[in-house]
Amino acid sequence: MGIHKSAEDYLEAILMLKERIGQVRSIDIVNQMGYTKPSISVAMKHLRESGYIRMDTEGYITLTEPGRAVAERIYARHRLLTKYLISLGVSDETAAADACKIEHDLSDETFEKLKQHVASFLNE
Amino acid sequence: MGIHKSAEDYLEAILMLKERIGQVRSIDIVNQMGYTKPSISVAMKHLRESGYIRMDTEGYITLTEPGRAVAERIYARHRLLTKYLISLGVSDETAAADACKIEHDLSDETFEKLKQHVASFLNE
DNA sequence: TTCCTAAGTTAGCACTAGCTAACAGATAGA
DNA sequence: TCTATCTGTTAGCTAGTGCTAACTTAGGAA
Repeated sequence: MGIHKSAEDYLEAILMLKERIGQVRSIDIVNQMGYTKPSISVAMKHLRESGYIRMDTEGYITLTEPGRAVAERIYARHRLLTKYLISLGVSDETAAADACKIEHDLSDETFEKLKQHVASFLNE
Repeated sequence: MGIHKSAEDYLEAILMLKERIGQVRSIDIVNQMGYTKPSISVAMKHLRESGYIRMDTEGYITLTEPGRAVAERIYARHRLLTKYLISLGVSDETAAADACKIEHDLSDETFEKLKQHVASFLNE
């Protein structure tokens, strides 16, 4: 069926937290994303059952290979879009918020073209 | 609660059909969007009850003032995004498909900045 | 008239994605 | 030890958005 938007968001958040604080538990995702504990708990269960993450006995989360691939893909889009929108004069907060939503919908083709454009555009 | 993405899509489709074929009925939206008749029928009922459209006794649909405002807003985003992506070298089909998804998530701020950028970018 | 088709509707289902309520287990402090 | 807090879970609810099945109604053709 393909991966859901929400799953992409959770995996991206895990990756971002990993980079920022090293170890990631469900409660960190709760604080990061603003959803409730039960919502995150259930979402992590689904990600576990789908093979995107693993959890050790203490609740620490690691991305599996497929999970990391999804997370990196979305995170790359997020960073590119945010940087690009800011370069257009959009405020930091709006740029990040819009990037969060758009990142799921960008096709590979559009992402590549946009990357090329940003590279030449920012180097003028 | 604000207007839903699906409602934005339906209103946009009605506006596009209006421009293309003049008069619009539910069945035209079915053919345009690829959803089933019952889905469109229920959606039109909601749009009616929310005051976004009117339907005469023969089933012909007109946008109300609020409905037209929503439709124009989304359609403007759609056209700008499509044009812009194509100018980046994205294929027509992918550009249109991506625009369809992204158009709902663009903030007013980003839309304005993108509009300015496209204007100067395409006039170089 | 009878029958077929087109257009529209209602009822009920499934899936995504969040929520609250309630509870279990571990840890730390009085 | 007793209690409070922190983390995590399960159960059940709600809303959005699409679907199929089954029906009505109007028009046109045989």
